[in-house]
This record gives sequence, C-alpha cells and structure tokens, in this order.
Amino acid sequence: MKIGQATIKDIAIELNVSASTVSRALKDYPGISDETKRKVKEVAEKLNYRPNAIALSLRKSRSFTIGVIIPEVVHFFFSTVISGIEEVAYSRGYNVILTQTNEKLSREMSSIDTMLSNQIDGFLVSFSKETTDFDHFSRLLNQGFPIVFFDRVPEIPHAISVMVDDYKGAFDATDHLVSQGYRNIVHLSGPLNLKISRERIRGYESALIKNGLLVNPDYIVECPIGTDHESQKITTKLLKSLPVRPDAFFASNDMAAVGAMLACKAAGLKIPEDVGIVGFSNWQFCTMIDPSLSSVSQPGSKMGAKATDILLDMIEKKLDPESITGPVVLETELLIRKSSVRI
Amino acid sequence: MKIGQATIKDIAIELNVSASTVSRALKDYPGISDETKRKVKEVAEKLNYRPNAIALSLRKSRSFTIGVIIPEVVHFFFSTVISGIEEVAYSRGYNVILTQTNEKLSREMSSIDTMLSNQIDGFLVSFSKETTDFDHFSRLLNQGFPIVFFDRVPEIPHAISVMVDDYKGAFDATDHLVSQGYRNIVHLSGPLNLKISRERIRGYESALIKNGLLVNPDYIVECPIGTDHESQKITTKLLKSLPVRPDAFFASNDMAAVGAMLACKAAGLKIPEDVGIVGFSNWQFCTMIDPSLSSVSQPGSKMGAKATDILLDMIEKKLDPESITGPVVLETELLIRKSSVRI
DNA sequence: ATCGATAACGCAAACGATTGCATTGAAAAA
DNA sequence: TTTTTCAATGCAATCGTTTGCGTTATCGAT
Repeated sequence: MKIGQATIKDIAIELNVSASTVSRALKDYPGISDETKRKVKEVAEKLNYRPNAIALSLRKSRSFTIGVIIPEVVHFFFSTVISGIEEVAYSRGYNVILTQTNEKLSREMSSIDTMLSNQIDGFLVSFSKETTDFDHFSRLLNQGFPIVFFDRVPEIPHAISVMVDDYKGAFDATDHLVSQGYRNIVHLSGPLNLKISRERIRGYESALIKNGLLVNPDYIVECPIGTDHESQKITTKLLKSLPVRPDAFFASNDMAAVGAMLACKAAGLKIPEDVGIVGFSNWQFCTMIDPSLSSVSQPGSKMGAKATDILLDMIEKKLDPESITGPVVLETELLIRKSSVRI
Repeated sequence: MKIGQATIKDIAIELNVSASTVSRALKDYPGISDETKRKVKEVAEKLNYRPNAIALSLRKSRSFTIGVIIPEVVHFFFSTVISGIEEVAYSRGYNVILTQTNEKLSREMSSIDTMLSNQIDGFLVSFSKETTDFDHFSRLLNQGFPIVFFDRVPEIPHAISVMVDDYKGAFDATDHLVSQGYRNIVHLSGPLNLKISRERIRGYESALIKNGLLVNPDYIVECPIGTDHESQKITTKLLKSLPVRPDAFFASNDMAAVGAMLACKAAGLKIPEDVGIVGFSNWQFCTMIDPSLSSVSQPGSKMGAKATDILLDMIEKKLDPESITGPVVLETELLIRKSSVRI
C-alpha cells in the first residue's frame, strides 16, 4: 500500500494508459471505449481514488469553498445562521470555512486576507462592531468579487444583503408592550454604528408615536457590549435616575433583556406586573427563565440559507448582481411569553 | 489592472527576471543580490501580491488547514471550544475548516471524506451521538493521519484525546448535593453510548457510595436528546412514578437541568428548598435563570486550545504520537449557585 | 492499392509556487 | 593570459488534474 491517496497517475500506470484517458473515463467523456471506462472505474474503486481537490482548485482557479465571517459563534443567532449556511452549501457541493472576528476589525481584515489567498470563491459576512469603514469590502466588490452580507449589513453601493425586518420587529414588540398598558418604555439599544440598532430604534419610536406616546431620548439607552451583566448595571442605574420610573424594557438583544429583568427583580419589582420586558433574537433560554421572556425571533437558519443561495448563484453566474436592487428582507415574529403579558 | 490576484510570474515579467529569482527574493534566500531583493519586494507590494495558498498546498502536499468536526455549534460548550481552537490555529499559521454533523454519522463520514480530498493536515473530532463504530477513524489512525479527539473520545488504540475529568466533575456535583442534605438524588444522564455519560454516572455513583447512600438504578435516567423539553417531560413523569420523591437532580447537561427545574416548579416544588438541582457545562444562562443554576464548568476554550496544540505538534512532527500514553485530562470546577444551596 | 473517415487514445501545456541543478559573467588567483 | 572561484540568476521538473490538439490504427469506400 502506497502512502497517501491514489492519484490519476496511479490508475494510469496500473492500466497502462495515459492520465488523460483516465481523467476522461472517470467523467464519461465521449471518445473513450466502454471497455476502458469500465476498467478505469474498477481500478479507481479498488485504489479508493479520490480526486485531489487542491489540484482541481489550482486548475480551475476555483475552490468550491465559501468563507464565512461572523462576530462570534457563541451568539445563538449566529450559530443558527451557520446551520442554514452549511445546509445549503453542502447540498450544492461547496465547503464552508468559518472564522469569528471576536468583534475585532483587525481579525476581520486578516481573515479576509488569508481566505483570499486560499482562493475562496465568495464571502458571507456579518461584520464586527468595530467596523465603521468598509473600504476593505468595497475594494473586493469593485473587482466583482462575490460577497453577500447578512444581518449586519453595510450601507455601501453594490453591496448585496440579507437581513430581517428590524424596524418591524421592534415596532411589533413596542406596540405589544403599549397594548399591555405599559407607558414608560425604555429601549436598551445595541451599538449605534450598526444599522440594525438604528432600525430597531426607529421601530420603537414609530410604535410610540403611532400610539400617541412621546419619544423621550433619555429612554433610549445604548448597551454597546450587549451582555446581561452590562445591561443589569445600566438598568439598575436607570431605575434610580429617570424622573418617571420605567414600566417596561424593550431590549435589542435577549441577554440585555435578561440583565434588565434581573435588575428589576433585585429592585423588588415584579415582572410582568410592575415591569414588562421584551427581548430580541429568541435565544434558547427565553423559555427557560422565569418568567419566560417574550422576544422577537429572527429566522437565523433561513437567513443563512437565503444568503448562501444568493452567493452561490452569483458565483455560478446564475445571477446578475445588478438585478438585485434592494436588500432581501425576512420577516420576524413576535413571540409573546409571560414577561410582557399582564392583561 | 489585471483581473484576479498578481502572481509571481507577474512580478517576474515586470522586472525581467525569472520566477525562481522572485520566489527566492521574497523569502530572502542567499544568492540573490540585495538590489534584486529590494526591487522584487517593491513590485510585490505595488501589485499587492499574495502567495496562492492553493498552489503552495499542491506543491507541499500540505494545506496548513485543520478540519474540525463537532456535533453542533449551538451547544455553548462547543462554541467555546471553537474559540480555543481558532486562537491557537491562527497564531500558529493554520486555517480552520469547521463542520457540524448535527449528530448524524452519515454527515460525519462525508465531512471526513470531503476534508480529506481538500488535503486537510489533520482532524480535531468530537463525534456524533450516532457514532458507535470507529472504523472510519481507525483506518486513518493506522495510516498515521493526525487526529485528536476531544470531549467525546473513542476507546480505540492509538487515539489521542483531550477531555475533562467527567468522573470528578460528577462526583463533586453529587457530593455537594449530599452535603446540602439532599438524599434522593436523581441523575439525568446523557446518551449511554458516550463515554462521558458513563463517566458521569460513575462519578455520581461513587459520591453516593462514599456518603453511605444506596445507588438505585431507577434513579439514573437517560435523556438521549438532552433538551430542556425532553427532560421536563421525563422529570414530570419521575416525580409521579418514583416510590420516594426525588429531592435533587444532577443533570449531565444544563438544558436538561433547566427542564427538571421547570418540571419541579410546575409540580409546586420550591428550589432549592424542596429540590436541589445541579447541571453540567455552565452555559451562559446559568446565571440568568431564577434561581441561578449550579453547574460543573468545563474549560471549553482551554480544551480546544490544548487539543489544537497537540494536533499541530503531531502535524509538525514535534511530537511522537507514541509518546502520549493516556488521554489529556483537564479539571472541571463546580460552580455553586442558588439552585443547590439550602443550608 | 490508396484514400478518407472515424474511433480511441496520447502529448503537452496550463494552473502558481518551489527547488535541485545548471549556466553565466566577472573578479581573483595562477 | 589562462584558470579557478563564486556570486547571481535561469531552467525545468514537480505537485494532480484538465483539455485542446495531435497521433495512431482500423475499416469501408473507391
């Protein structure tokens, strides 16, 4: 037994034919006799031949691999997106290589670099919180390199993106809180440089206005990190400092919602009686905590699948990027649980 | 501007030298004049030259890429392992390609296949729940192919593995429950074909015996899926069916622990007064739920880092696999929270 | 017997980088 | 001047596969 994998040449030698014949026989090209095809396939089977994907990549200048760049896998939402991506990619014969940036711009840029030198066929990107300048993406886009952004999408020309309707999700959540009789609703927002954060603020504001309530900027508070710990501290402070005690919290993120919940409990407030709470993303733990947390669910897996389908269509030229004018927007769903129901 | 990346040949043409000279100049080989080196590097910079990793892989029969095979990224524990893996891999100049098996053996095998044809340098594996036969790994091991197993490790010869001390973790958890005065402790175990599940059962039993308590097989119940939903149903049933009502649950998994908690609450039992609960893995939500969940924390990131270091040492022949006799075992830590403290 | 057609296959270049082994030219030694 | 020496560079093969363009051999037609 040889070391390493059998190659086309091994088959060729065994059968005393040329490598080209083997190559063609394996792919059922015309101009090769049935007899030869049979023998070649037989020997290929015997030697457990597997085509060398690297050699193929070099020859075709294609790797059949797509690169995925996300902030962090520990985020439930992103892990569901990954599943959607893998599902579609594998079914269409592509590999996935994944890196997390840990919210660092430097990691984002170096990942792009190494993936490019690995001849990646296209990118699926949700950029880091640090990313405010998009030159490194624009350059690639201008070269016609296939990129699809998801969830965190940039506002630059020619960028193709898949996102959820953050505006509507936030609107629904806030509207729901109002319908439950809550009046002084704080919005714990995400980092303001992310468009999704700004869209959610817009949705929150619209819902207030629609219901004839005032928008008070003091009731919109940024939670840049987004952990429960951070929001717990912020909420505790808010409960003391705000002139009128808030009676509801709509958080841009479930962890932040939990932090608010813990802070309220610690302050002796009952949920949902005294304070209503709604989160965003529908993490697994929403149903595990007490009271269960209402949340806006984002179709993560679907988003990953959709983004991948578009990317692969672009790679395979089945799709003209110019034909896509606006972002693809997926619907959210408000899941009402105990934390926000008191009527 | 040319389409695509600049190659060594482009630099060579621009400077009227041969490709070999460029290659050597870029790597500061001796025998190239400083003048030439300077010019080559200058042009390389100007053309934004990046070595083609695919060509390099083909030439060296090495891809500087390792393949990671895990059951699911949504599991908090695995997502922390991934971070540890990436950290070490990138710092040592390797890429990571990741696939999740979704607990399916067929996916596990096909992933291995495609990664092999991508000339992966080695594998990091935590196998699926369906995997009971390890031939597909044994074959590779016998060929000397570098593989390191983590967390879920097989009991086959020559397999190198990194795991936590599941026995001691379970022992500590159970011992703690006993010390809090709980006497009828149920163990909600993981799938019995996984060694980690069996080790945790052993630890549970040893702790009971050490404290002079009886091991009752009826109090060891398998939760094959491991979701909160499943364990909630199982626990509800147990609370009714067992002759002596359990006063504590030690679950092999935090989600199962939460399920037990919800079932107990639904049955009108107070936690920790009536029932004590301890989980395993220390998911993020442990501190978010009420009461907070005691849990055995596994050093996921450390495990990923350690496994990767060993794998890369094997790949780079810095380490003789024969020199590793037993598994590398990392310590767990029992984090005591409210769900199990009543004294 | 000669020619053309056709089936079946081989040659060699190409993808991009590396590397052992020449080759070149000029300065130093004879 | 001739030979030696060495620095600086080029040639060509290699990794595994694909593919355009030959090259054979065989057979029927003329």
